[in-house]
Amino acid sequence: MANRYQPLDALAALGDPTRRRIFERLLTGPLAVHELAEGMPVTRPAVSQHLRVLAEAGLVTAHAEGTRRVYAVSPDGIGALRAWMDEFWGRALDGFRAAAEDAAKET
Amino acid sequence: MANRYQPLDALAALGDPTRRRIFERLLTGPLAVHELAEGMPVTRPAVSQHLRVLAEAGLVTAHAEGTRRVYAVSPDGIGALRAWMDEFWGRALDGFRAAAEDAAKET
DNA sequence: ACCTAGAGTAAGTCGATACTTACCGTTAGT
DNA sequence: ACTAACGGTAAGTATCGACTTACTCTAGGT
Repeated sequence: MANRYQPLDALAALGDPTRRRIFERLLTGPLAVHELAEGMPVTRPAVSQHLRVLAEAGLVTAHAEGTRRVYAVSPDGIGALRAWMDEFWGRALDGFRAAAEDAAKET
Repeated sequence: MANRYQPLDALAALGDPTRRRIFERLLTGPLAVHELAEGMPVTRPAVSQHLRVLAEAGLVTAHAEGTRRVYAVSPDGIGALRAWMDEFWGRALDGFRAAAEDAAKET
């Protein structure tokens, strides 16, 4: 039951602003938990909990480094999310086209 | 204060599974509210409320048609979301590269 | 050995939000 | 005009989830 994440989880995970902020900070490079918590408006345990969600969504990975746990972005999660998105985008255009034709019919 | 939506709103909006399901059904073409509510596990007012959120996020548009309100997907929302995503994707790759170099340094 | 730092987990709280039912306005058909 | 269909809104509830403090565990330094 390790990497059982879908793009949906990533979507929900990035829906939260705090989580998005954490993730964005990780985009600049790997960081330990207490480093991440530094500039945040929330406490370190809160950050830990968010990181857990992000990890379950496949958006970040962690590895131990002494007593520190260093988190880094994982391309897997957003990769899947982006792929899903592209397909979505295509279907959205189709849907929009259908809507346009539907509207044209009304004239 | 009409179209003041950012990709962030769209992310949060699509985070909810019910809302995602509504949106996905709209991808097949425009639908009236009661038609949307048909196959849903929730009541029509709930669908209405979700549609409001989706509209505020710029993901759908509505137009009156008699007493019915027909909703359709709007490319604006996901367009912006997709653009944001692509930029994110690029930065994620950079971040991942930074993480990899960081890991290489540890050897 | 001991203490400190780093971080995950438990338990509890509080606000947001996804739902419900009830109601009201509007449009169309007869 | 009357009625029915459609759908948004109000008000209330209840669940979820973001956050806190307190704790426990592990790894390193001295």
